[in-house]
Amino acid sequence: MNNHNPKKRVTIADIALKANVSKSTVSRVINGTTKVNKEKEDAVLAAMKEVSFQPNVFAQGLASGNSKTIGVVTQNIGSPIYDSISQGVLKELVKSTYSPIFADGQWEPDVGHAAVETLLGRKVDGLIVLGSVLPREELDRVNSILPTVVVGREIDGWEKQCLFIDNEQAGYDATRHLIDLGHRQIAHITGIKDHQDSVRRMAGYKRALTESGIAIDEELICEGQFDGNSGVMAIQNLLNKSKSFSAIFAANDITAFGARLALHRRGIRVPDDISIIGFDDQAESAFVTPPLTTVRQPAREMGQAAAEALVKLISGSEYELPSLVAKIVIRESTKVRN
Amino acid sequence: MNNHNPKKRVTIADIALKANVSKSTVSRVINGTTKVNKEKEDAVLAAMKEVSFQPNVFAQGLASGNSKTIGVVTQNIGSPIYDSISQGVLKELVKSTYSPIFADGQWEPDVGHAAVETLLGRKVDGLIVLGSVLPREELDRVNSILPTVVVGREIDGWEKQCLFIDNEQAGYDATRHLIDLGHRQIAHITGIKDHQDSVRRMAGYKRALTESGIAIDEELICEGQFDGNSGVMAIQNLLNKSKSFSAIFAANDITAFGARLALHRRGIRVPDDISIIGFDDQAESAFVTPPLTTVRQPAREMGQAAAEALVKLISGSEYELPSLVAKIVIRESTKVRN
DNA sequence: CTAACACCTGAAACCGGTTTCACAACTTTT
DNA sequence: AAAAGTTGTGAAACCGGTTTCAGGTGTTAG
Repeated sequence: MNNHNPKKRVTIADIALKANVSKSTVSRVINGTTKVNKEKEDAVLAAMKEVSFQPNVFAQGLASGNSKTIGVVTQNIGSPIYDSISQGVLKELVKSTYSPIFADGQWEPDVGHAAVETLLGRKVDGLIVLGSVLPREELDRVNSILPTVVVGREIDGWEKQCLFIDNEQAGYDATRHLIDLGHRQIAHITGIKDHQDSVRRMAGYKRALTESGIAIDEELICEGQFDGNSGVMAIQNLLNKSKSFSAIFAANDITAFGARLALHRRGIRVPDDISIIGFDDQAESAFVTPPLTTVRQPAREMGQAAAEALVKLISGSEYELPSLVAKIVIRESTKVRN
Repeated sequence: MNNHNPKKRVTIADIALKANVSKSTVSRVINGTTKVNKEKEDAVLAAMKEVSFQPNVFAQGLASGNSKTIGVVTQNIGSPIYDSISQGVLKELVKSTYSPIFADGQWEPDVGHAAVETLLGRKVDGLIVLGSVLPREELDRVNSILPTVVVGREIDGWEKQCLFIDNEQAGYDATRHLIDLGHRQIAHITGIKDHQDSVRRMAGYKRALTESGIAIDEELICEGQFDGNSGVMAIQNLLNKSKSFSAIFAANDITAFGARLALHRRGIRVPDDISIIGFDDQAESAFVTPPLTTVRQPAREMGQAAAEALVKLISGSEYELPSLVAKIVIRESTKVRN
């Protein structure tokens, strides 16, 4: 039953024959590298249409040296923001002649390194690195080999090839929102320790507090893991310390969900007793109870912009990375302190 | 600054020279296609190590006709279950020599067709199709060209190459759970109309009802879209009809979230007044309030199994698709009818 | 009217591997 | 000791495109 016979491909030579021209001319028509007589061009085009010719990518790659593929190094496929970024990349790439090929780095330097190697081995024409914990030197090395764009991570000297939102500012804005609502004792559940995003967001949190003359209380800062469980654990810790607080800034939405759940179990109401703000604005956030106030990262746009920039970078044309900002989406999990 | 110089590759000829053998022999060592004198083999190996030689995939692909890539046709990257399946595929594939390349079908036949064509153009060695609304004939055609495995969709005659859970049974189980809790008036918010999963789940719902001697009330069935909004809309409709019901079976989790939110807005408690069961068990479901009772699809396992099977299918070896079943995860959104 | 030039176009080389084929060097039969 | 069978190996063809290069045509300039 498994009789897979890859029907012998039509080659450029067949087309040439059909159109009464040489292989060279067919190639020229395909790539538009040189002007070709209109009639011949039409003949070639017609011949190609007729048999729905598709050039062999290997032959093309071998001969021309580029693959028309761009590699995407993801981190933990399945995390909401990175998924959205990937979607954006995909969406943009269908407009181009490039196809993406993915490799996951899992937030591990080793795995990430392997992912990059795989991609290099596949001779991608360019690389989009999402997040990643790869050492800077490795990125520099890769970038010296082929065009690279990094999304969601800030690297000195890579200004032209780095796309990220200002996490510090976003953390500031989130905290500020709570302060503006009258909260003074604001807890923070961080993301994964040492993670760039986490430290920036926390820095923003601290700046907002300081700026408003509120002393930073390290006891109100709980380390989380960007997952639901961290949220519930954090609340348990916080509550056990019997520290009082009226608002929480969680480093991402799912952590906020966990926190909200833990509060619920203790009979603490959100937002009446405690306000919560998350980060990411994932799809579910608008539908949980109460709908979560959060900070929206323009993830999809980031993916698109990165892809667009990379394509231009590869072709050598001018491009500009847009500066995207996160903005807070106010829903119902935060309210004026009573 | 963008000085990308793809350092001129070492080729098999260079290795041959270094090792004092012919290209043919080097190739043989690489692929192990023929026995080679131990000494020469070692020499070749040493030479390759020395310059960390990596064969050019294009040349390999062109000459051998296979690409060591497998294509994955996704639907709407970013939907929780399909993401999980993709993760499974990825996880399994890193163990093999194949790399995945993704193309999104967006649940549209046209887009799906284009996705498949792209993949075929890239000469993938095999195809994993997730869900998809591609007509059966197209799948048959593709399968006649190269090894294909379909995940999450049942196709007659494809038993050996189709991996899916029994959605009818799962729908039955979900509904049964509610019935066992004493509920008699059970509403159902469906998934996208005509979608295979949706109709199966609904069929299961109906069977459970019928089997328990409960008349099917079409008014209690609301069409949804597998998204959060459908959940809230459905509840509004249901409530406007002033039909009474004490439980809801939503076709997926995010729809359940929406429904729960809409109920919350009307002051209806979950699960005290109304029980809700979802479908998918996405990561967030355990952390919403109340944690959602749902049906868990072993998505990741499905992805892994599919990838494993495909690799074997490609190599022509024996394989077997495991039969995976969905099972219900009881949390706190359902309780005995009062 | 011829020299100079721009334009197209086909032949052939090339990209870097795999694979067929023939042959040399040993082994094993008879 | 000759015939037959194994093995291991290199030369060369091949995969299907792209690109260089040289030449043929048609134009414009001198």
